Amino acid sequence: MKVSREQMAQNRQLILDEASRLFRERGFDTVTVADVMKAAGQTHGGFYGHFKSKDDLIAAAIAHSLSVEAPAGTDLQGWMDAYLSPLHRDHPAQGCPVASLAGLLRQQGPQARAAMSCGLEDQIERFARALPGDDAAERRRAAIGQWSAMVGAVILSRAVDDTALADELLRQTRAWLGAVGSAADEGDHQKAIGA
Amino acid sequence: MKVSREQMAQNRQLILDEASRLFRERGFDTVTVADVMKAAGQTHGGFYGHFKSKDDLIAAAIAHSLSVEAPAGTDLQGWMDAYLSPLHRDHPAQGCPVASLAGLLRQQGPQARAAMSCGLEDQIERFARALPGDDAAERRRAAIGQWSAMVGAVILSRAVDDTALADELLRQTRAWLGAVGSAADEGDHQKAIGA
DNA sequence: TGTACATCAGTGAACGCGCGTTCACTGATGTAC
DNA sequence: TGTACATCAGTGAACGCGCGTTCACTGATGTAC
Repeated sequence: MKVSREQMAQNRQLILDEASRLFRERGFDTVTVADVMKAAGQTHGGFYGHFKSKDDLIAAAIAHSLSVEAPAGTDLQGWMDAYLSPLHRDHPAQGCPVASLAGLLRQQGPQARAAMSCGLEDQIERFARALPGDDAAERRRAAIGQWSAMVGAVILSRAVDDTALADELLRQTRAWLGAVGSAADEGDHQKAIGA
Repeated sequence: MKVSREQMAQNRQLILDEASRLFRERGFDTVTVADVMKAAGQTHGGFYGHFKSKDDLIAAAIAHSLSVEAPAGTDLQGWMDAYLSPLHRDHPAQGCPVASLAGLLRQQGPQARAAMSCGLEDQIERFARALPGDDAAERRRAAIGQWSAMVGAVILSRAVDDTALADELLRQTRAWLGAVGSAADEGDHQKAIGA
C-alpha cells in the first residue's frame, strides 16, 4: 500500500526519531531493525526503502539526535546542573546523545564516527561561546575540559550499580566544576591585576 | 583429555586475561565466546567448565581487569599525562578498563555493573589519596571531578573520527586540568591568607 | 474534470548466517588397593 | 611402589534462536490522456 510522498518523508523522520530514542536508551546492538520499525508504526520489511543498512541508520540517527540537541543556551549554569542531575542520568532516551552513545562508537563504522565528530565539534563551539571571558582560546579549552568532565561523570554514573556512588559522582562533579570555576576566576583576577 | 588441577586454574586465568584484553579492544558484543577461547588456546566447548555463561565471564573479566589496574602511583602528574595521551587512546586493550568499558555497561547485567562499582570506588579512593591537600572531603571531590574529566576526554577522543579533534580533546583537557589545578591552588592560597 | 494505468511505499513470509549453549565422547589425571 | 579404574577437563559436532536482509506481492498514489 503506497503512501504519499510527504507521508513517506514524514515516516522517515519518525523512524529517525524512534531510532535515536531507542539507541540512546538501549544501545545499538540490543535494538533491532524490527524494534525501530515497530516503534515507528511500520513493519520491518519497509526499512530498506528508507535506509541502505542498519549501519546507515545508526549514522543517520546520530546526526539526527545531535542536530536536534541544543546545549548551552542562555542559562549556562542551569543547563550544567540539569546535565549533571539524576533525572538526566535516569532518562538517557530523552537526554544528551553524546553521553549515551560516545562510549559505543569505538566499535561502530566510519559513518557513525564521522557524524559524532561533527556533532561534538558543534557542541564544543556552542559551549565555548556561552562561557565568560575574553580569550577565545581559553574559553575553548575550558569548554573541552568541562564538557569532558560532564560527559564522563554521566557515563560513570550510569555505569555503576550502587545508587549512592552514582549520585555522588554527579554531585561531586557539579560541586568541583563550581569550585574550580570560581577558583579559576580568582586566579585570572590575580593575573589580571598583576598579582 | 583431562588436565591437572593447577593447569586448569592456569587456563582459567588465561581465559580471563584474554577476555579482559579483547573486551577492552572490541567491546562485549563483537567478541564471541569462541574468540576468547581461541585466544586462550582452547576450543569453545570447554568454556562452560569455567564459567556459567557469557554474562558471567563479562562480570569476572571486569573485576579481573580492575583488580590488576594500579592507577595513581607515586608519580601522579606522569600518570595523568600518560592517561590523556594518544598512545593510551590508541591502545585500549592495554589501557584503563574504565575508559573502554564504562560506556558499555548500561546495557549489561547487574553482576557486571556491580563489578564496575567496586572497581570505580577503589580507583577514586586511590586517586584521592594521591592528591595533595589536607581536607579529605575536598581531595575526594577533586578526585571525582578530575577522574570524570580524564575518563570523559579519553572516551570522546576514541569516539571521534577526526584525528585533529581527537588529539585536541586530550591536549586541551590535560592543559585545562593543569590550569584549574594551579588556579585552585592560588584560590586556596588566597583563602588561606584571608584574601 | 474524469478515467485507466504505471509506479512504488509498505507488507510479511522466508533465507542464511552467526552466536550462545549443549552434549556425547576422549584420554590424561589422580585415587584406591 | 605399582597397577586398575573412576573422574572429569577439554573437544568438536550439533542445536536453536534471533537478527539483518531479501523478495514476491498488495493496493494507494499520481500521472497521462
